[in-house]
Amino acid sequence: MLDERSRQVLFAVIQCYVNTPGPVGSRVVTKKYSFGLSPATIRNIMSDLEEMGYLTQPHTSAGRVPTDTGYRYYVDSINAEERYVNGVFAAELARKLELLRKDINAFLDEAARMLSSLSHYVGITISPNSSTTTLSRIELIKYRDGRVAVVIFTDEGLIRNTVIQMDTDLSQRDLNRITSYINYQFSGRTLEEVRKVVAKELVKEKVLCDNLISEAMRICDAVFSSAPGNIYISGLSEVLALPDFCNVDRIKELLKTIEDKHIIVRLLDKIAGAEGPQVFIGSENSLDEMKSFSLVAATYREGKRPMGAVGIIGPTRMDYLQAISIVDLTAKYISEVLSS
Amino acid sequence: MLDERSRQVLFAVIQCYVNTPGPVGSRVVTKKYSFGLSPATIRNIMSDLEEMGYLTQPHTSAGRVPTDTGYRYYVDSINAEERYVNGVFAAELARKLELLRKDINAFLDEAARMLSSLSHYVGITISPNSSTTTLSRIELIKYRDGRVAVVIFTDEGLIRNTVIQMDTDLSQRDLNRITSYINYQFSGRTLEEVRKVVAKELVKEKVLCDNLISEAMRICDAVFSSAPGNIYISGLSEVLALPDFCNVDRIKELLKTIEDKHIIVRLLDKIAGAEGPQVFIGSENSLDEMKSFSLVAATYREGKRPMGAVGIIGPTRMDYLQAISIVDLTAKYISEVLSS
DNA sequence: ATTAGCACTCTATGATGGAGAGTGCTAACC
DNA sequence: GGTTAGCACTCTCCATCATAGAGTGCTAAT
Repeated sequence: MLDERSRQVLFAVIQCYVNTPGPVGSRVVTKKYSFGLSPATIRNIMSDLEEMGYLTQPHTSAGRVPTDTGYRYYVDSINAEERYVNGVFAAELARKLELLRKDINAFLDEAARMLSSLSHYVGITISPNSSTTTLSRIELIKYRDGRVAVVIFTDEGLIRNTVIQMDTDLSQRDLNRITSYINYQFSGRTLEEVRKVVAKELVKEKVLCDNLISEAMRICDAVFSSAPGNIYISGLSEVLALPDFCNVDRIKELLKTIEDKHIIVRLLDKIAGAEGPQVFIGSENSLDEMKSFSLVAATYREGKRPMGAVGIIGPTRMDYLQAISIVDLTAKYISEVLSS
Repeated sequence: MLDERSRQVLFAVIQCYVNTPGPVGSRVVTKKYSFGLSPATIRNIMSDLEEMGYLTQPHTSAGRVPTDTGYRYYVDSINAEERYVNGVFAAELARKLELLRKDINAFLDEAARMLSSLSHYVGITISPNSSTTTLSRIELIKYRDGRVAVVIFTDEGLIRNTVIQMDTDLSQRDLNRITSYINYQFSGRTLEEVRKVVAKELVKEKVLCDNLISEAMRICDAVFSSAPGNIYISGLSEVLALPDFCNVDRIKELLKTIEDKHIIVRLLDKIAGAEGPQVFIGSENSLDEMKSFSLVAATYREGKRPMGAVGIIGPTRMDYLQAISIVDLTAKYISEVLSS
């Protein structure tokens, strides 16, 4: 439906626009790309592209700007083609992530920072959540004032600690027995499963005969009900350097969006399990807050199981090629580290 | 050195300016505050105040704006007087903090959020650091691939976990013995002390004869050398709503400052131990990045010992009275919760 | 010492008028 | 028939200019 020449012109306009913001004129296209055509011809083609919805004019007698649809066409095309990967990026990625094999939390924090510093957009990573992490072991440690510290180890290397307040004052010996019981019962199951089972048990046996099991269930209930799935965001000052954020309102818009971390989590949850990097361009985003931004994200896995996600948020005028490469690579590296 | 009337005029100008940005004229002062004086007289007084350095004119024939010195005078005065505390603030503070007695990390996170939502500036809290927290107990738990999970409990209710990579593969039994040893040696001492002692030991006995102690020292070295002292920042979108941040450069400036958390930590470390809320107005700040902002901060304590700090960052055009109240109250509440 | 009056200064605002960039159309060209 | 040169037209951007408005500083009167 789009002949080769029109495609080329569309891509040229997009590339021009991504490099330097501001409407792209026909003359510029002929100068930067040697189509062997005059500006007039390019104008005709661009006019056609506008009619088809790939380009738009901010006002009559201005150059053209890509629409979300235009970007989408572009992204779909480059998805099919071989992907451009800058060697320096890859090396830096590998180097930084290597340093952090031992601590997944610091790891994800650093990964977010890196995503943003490489892409110059906002970098985001979310840690594995309850439905994807499996319990390796739990430890209960008596603390003062009837409080108990609970440390959860997952098979993926995540450690989470919580302090809970007990009604009854348990001895460390009791706690040890409860620990054994919980580990025996739930080790190897996802946190989400544990939560569900516990909820069911609590309802079923309103008055639990065995006091120990009853306490165990209560502890699990308190600990596994919250699923905080950490999120790391970095690079705000990075995007502010972009000309796209020269007016204050857009900054506010972005800040509001990413300050409410739930929005981002919901966004990334949607792509959980999808194969390869996912791109959401402007209006394609289901969330209103994101309709003027683009999101490039990918899930990382341990083996086959999707664990969490990494992504980049930026203006729709984004270097998608680079963004996709960076996100894809990062996700793959994290998967590799997790699976090793 | 400043007669009562001049003082009143200065305060009037400051209050006008804080309420509505933009230079304050003599007419406005006479209208809003009934001094029983004509604009001309006020003008003379304001002229004097300018000469003394408390006010300044953006340009000839504009109204006056307070200088940092002016704010300083104002703040010092209200410090002496009885402090204005809004009852609603106090109640909300108490209510929110009450909910969080059990988990100090979530507590501080929430406190930062609250500081910002009450003050409409950026809220900041930092958790106790190595020099102020004392080790209650350490737990070592064997993990996969020769890694060991270290959980540190402090007397203040902080829990910190780290994973470290061991050269030699130790059994859980070995780890238990190391645990006992460390707890016996270091329980009750500040993390900073532990770090120092360990460093000394490691140098002194280059070849440690006792393998267990040697391992213990190595673990301690790895764990206590880093002092991450968490920092919680909240309310960026809050300050963007202020007219002070209508131009993009100021936003960038602020963002750069608070994105580099080390800056903030250094800033708050300086006030550690000071009695009551501390105010740093614009150029008074020792750090260049902060010279166009103001910081109001206070330390919170456990008993007598200073533990961490809470604060507010905003434009120099700040409602100092309110900011001081909020910060002071928050610090006091946290101290109370910690000490109970 | 205070105040009314007035000239002066500076900013903010809105109108005006090119300059520049780019389009769309038409007619000529290969 | 696709391509191109030429040209009129449109729209933005920018600088210039004039004016209104706010506020001061000074002087002379109270």
